[in-house]
Amino acid sequence: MPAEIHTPEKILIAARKIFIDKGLDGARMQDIANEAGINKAMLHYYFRNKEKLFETIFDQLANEFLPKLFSILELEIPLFEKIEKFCSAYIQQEIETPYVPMFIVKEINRDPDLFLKKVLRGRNHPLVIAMVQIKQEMAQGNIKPVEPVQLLLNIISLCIFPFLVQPMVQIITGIEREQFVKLMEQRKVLVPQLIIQSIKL
Amino acid sequence: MPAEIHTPEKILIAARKIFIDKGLDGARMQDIANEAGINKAMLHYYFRNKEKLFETIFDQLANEFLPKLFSILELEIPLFEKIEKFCSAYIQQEIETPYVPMFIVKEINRDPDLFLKKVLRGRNHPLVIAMVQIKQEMAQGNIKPVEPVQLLLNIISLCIFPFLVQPMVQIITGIEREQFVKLMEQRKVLVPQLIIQSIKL
DNA sequence: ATTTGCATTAACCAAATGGTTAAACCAGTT
DNA sequence: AACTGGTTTAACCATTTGGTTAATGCAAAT
Repeated sequence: MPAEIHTPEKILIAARKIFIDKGLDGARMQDIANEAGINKAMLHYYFRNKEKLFETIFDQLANEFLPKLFSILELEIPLFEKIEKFCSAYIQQEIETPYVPMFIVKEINRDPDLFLKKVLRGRNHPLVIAMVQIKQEMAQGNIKPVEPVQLLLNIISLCIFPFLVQPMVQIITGIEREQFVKLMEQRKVLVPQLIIQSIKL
Repeated sequence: MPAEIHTPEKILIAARKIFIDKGLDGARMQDIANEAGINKAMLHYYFRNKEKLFETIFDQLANEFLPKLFSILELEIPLFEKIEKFCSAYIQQEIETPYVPMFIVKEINRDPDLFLKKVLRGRNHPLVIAMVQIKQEMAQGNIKPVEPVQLLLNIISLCIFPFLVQPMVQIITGIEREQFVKLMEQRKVLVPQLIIQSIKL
């Protein structure tokens, strides 16, 4: 009667953890089965093979992580406000699922074209839309002249990178996860400030 | 008589390529042997086993990449000048060996403690030294009050991250490696500007 | 020419690993 | 009670993979 967790769901949960932890190559089907507390054959029964299972996890992660952010980029709001919203949402998202950025960056490097195809599904890339908006604002003289690519690279770098080196940051500064999160919360404000200051007239 | 490439060197060159390309788990000893054009047994003859070979490559990469940057952090020069030198050298380094940052970030996440031990070899971490300098400049009222960790995170994020997503950047913007390098050259100036502007009074 | 000792190779081995299968389990149906 | 269908398991299989070994090559020393 209570929300029982059925086998396919158990598998997904376990697979997500193991794949994120060890990557596609490092993950063992047996590890996933153990983590899920089921027989290894079940993995193949429900997901055919390792590749398919990985693909399923990838789709899941990409689709729970990226759409919210993309939708912000597509909003029709002033640039500065958009930057604030985007950074804040991005960082919040990473706080909630801190392992996803590393997973995504690894995937980008494993097969960039495939990654884009999976993530975009034919749509125009939201980043391209953002670049257009930046150019417009520049043409209207609302912001300093900058290379749009550079601006976007700056924003995204400042949002993502700290999470990619989180373990290192914690060791060097001697802080715990909890305090690391506080640092990142601060960045929700710091990063937009830094960026906006660099382009406002 | 000419600079012949002997077997151990051939192995190192091949192993570096394969490990960087596929990671520790994805790399096959046979791949490395093929790439080097030698018998697989040679790998074990000279480097004992996969782990040791990987470790050797790791040490090589870390030691040709990091020392220069660390030495800049330890220079006794004004903060702004240090930031300029550091970013410029960092980005230049990455232009020359674009695969290394990804390799290092992966390693950081594989085993953060081991990574630090290997890289620091007992010394004080240069980043800690930099943090002290930032605090001093702040106390002397030379720069705006900022969290030193945040400042360092900003600098490093802006220098490294674009290289981690290079394939993606190239696809989205439709540029070639050559033009990507030009973008990064620009950043040698852009990044210090952005950072310094954010802390100068 | 023979010996010596490192370098190299082909063949081999054991363990790990992704994947399969045949049988058992178990709820609901007839 | 027997049947039916999806589910689960233990045992098994073929291949891959890291690693070993015994034999061979080969250059320098004797």
